[in-house]
Amino acid sequence: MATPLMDLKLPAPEAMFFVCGPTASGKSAHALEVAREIGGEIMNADAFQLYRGVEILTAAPSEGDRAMLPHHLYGVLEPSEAVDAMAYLRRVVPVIEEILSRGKTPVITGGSGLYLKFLSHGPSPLPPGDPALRKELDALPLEEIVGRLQALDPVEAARTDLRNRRYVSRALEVCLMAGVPCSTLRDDWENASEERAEKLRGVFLQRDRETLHRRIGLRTRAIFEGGAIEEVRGLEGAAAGLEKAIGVAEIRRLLAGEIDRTACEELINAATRQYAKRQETWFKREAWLAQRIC
RNA sequence: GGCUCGGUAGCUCAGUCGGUAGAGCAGUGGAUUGAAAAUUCACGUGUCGGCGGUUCGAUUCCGUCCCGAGCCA
Repeated sequence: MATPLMDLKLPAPEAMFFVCGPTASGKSAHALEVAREIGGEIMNADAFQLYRGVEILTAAPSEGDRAMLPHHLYGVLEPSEAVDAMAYLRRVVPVIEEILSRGKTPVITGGSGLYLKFLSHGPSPLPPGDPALRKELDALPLEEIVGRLQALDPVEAARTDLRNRRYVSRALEVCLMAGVPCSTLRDDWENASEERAEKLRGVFLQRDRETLHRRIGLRTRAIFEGGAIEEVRGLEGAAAGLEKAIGVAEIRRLLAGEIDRTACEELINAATRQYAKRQETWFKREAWLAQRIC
């Protein structure tokens, strides 16, 4: 496995168990069941449940659940801290090693596809994002960054969605920071991650749309009853990433008196439904996950 | 009871000087390796409220009825 990561050695793929699925599919409950059966401990793989202070908004595991078995990496980041998939990986790997050293199995639970994939397949050897460079690139017109990417790395440009500014910008960023074409770095990784994927184990929880939508509605109701409004009120100075959590913008509008509670809930429901659909699309491609229809 | 607006896609509405209609949102499907709860692409047939009338042809004009909002009694 050629993962040029210096200090970071990935856990063996067969040593972990993954419980994936869209939001509100019942991952936490299922993960607990699995963990109890196989002697496991719960490991968070949700980008937003990583944060402290938004446990209710993000529907993080309850105190009751957490009392049953050890839960790891929930509420460990300050709202002001930024994360990305690699930062998550650096954080999660030592904890997984520690769990394994005690003879337990980490049950990786969460819906953040990209984060999960860094852990399951390993990270590509690309340079990290540079906020200053991103700011600079964000100020340029799309055609310009497309042109620059096409000039520096035509191979990558050809397989990038050139209408998606985020991806164009990232590919260009990699070229500029690495000093070599992004495409060559990416190809190395794709080959390396193939073998690893064959040994992965996990399930994908699937529910029919109607049920999932109903559960999302219940979940939204529950976060309000649990105190999500207070959490959002206390979110001053949060990292830009955390600001993007579903519910933050909507509840801010509620607090500003722009919309009423019913409208706010419906906006959050819609955003959550759309997110769940994107997750389903993502996990469908992860062929190694055994599909489990609830 | 009288008058005035409205009734068009699941929702909010545009439009057709008469040739059976299109936006936003919702929804569905896709993409995805350091922003990912992010970002992004594709997909639009519905008795144009009902019934009559005029017309070659009505969602559009006329009549009438039903429903909603407002104003006057």
